[in-house]
Amino acid sequence: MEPALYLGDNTNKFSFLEKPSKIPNNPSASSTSTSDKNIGFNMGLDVLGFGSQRSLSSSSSPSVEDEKKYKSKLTQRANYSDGVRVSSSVDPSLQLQLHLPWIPENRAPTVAEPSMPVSPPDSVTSSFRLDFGIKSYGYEKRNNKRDMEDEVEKSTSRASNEDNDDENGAIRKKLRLSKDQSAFLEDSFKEHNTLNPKQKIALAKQLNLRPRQVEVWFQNRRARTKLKQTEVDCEYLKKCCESLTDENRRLQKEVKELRALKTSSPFYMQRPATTLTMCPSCERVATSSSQPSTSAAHIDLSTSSFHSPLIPVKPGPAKQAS
DNA sequence: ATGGGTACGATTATTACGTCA
DNA sequence: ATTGACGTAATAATCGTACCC
Repeated sequence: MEPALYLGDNTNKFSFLEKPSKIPNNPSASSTSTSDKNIGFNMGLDVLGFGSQRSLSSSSSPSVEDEKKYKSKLTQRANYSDGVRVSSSVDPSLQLQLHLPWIPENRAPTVAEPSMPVSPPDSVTSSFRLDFGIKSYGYEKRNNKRDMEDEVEKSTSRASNEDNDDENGAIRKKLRLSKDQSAFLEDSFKEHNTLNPKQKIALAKQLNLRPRQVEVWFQNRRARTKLKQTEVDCEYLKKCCESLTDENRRLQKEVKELRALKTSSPFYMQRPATTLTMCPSCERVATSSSQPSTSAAHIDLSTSSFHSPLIPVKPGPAKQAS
């Protein structure tokens, strides 16, 4: 698909895009395209997930070797985390000019993970006594390997728990983490949003939970973060789209005016068919035709030249064939 | 090739809370 | 003011799958 376009004013048109952000770039891509047929606006976007922080931040970790191993694993996996980024077909200069959020330095505001609500309101009612309700989380199916493993591991955390005799057959109720537990997990999550096995076990011991529960909590926490970030990204792209739409309208109007000028001016009448082009960097409209003398000449006769490949601007309403 | 470990997405089930009659 | 039904949001947990070692 040919990138149809326009584009605009690099003078703070997208002031909202200037918020600092820290979403890491993500190389993998799936393609989603947003277009507005009414106005001939066509924006190619690749929507990926928010690109997990996969913060490899060091932690008060076990052995250096373990940590290394784990980090390498995370790095290897990092290629399929999500994020939003521009399609590779989009000219880099455009990306730069537009302050597109998926460019690392121009990224949309990242969900402030650490500042997210520390504990769910629900947790108010729970307390550490629930730690010992471990036997009861309301899911009957639990015969997978992980739970088997946990059965072994949790014996430690249950050591102090007297009411686990009736475990078999008892319907498990869903655990609600206490405020303190949630807060602790949140703190931990701020430091590193993934856990290596030793960290997991240590955390579980500290909180008197099973390692599996800690693991699940982290998984869910990452999912929540991602969801939040996706919402933020969506909102951001919506604004971006609106802004580009406005810009496109403005440019279409400009093109219309120029065409009117062209038809009314004898000077233009004598020229061969001309294609209007726009410099994506300086955003000036230029005419280009088979005659070298007129190509790459800015309408305003300024001396600057185009900085990057020109993107043709179709006269009239853009009917972009994809 | 295979198994173990982990992450993720999608989904389910439970809990807490708000609203309303 | 109280209460029970109902809807909803949050979230703990499960399942299936993909990936790496």
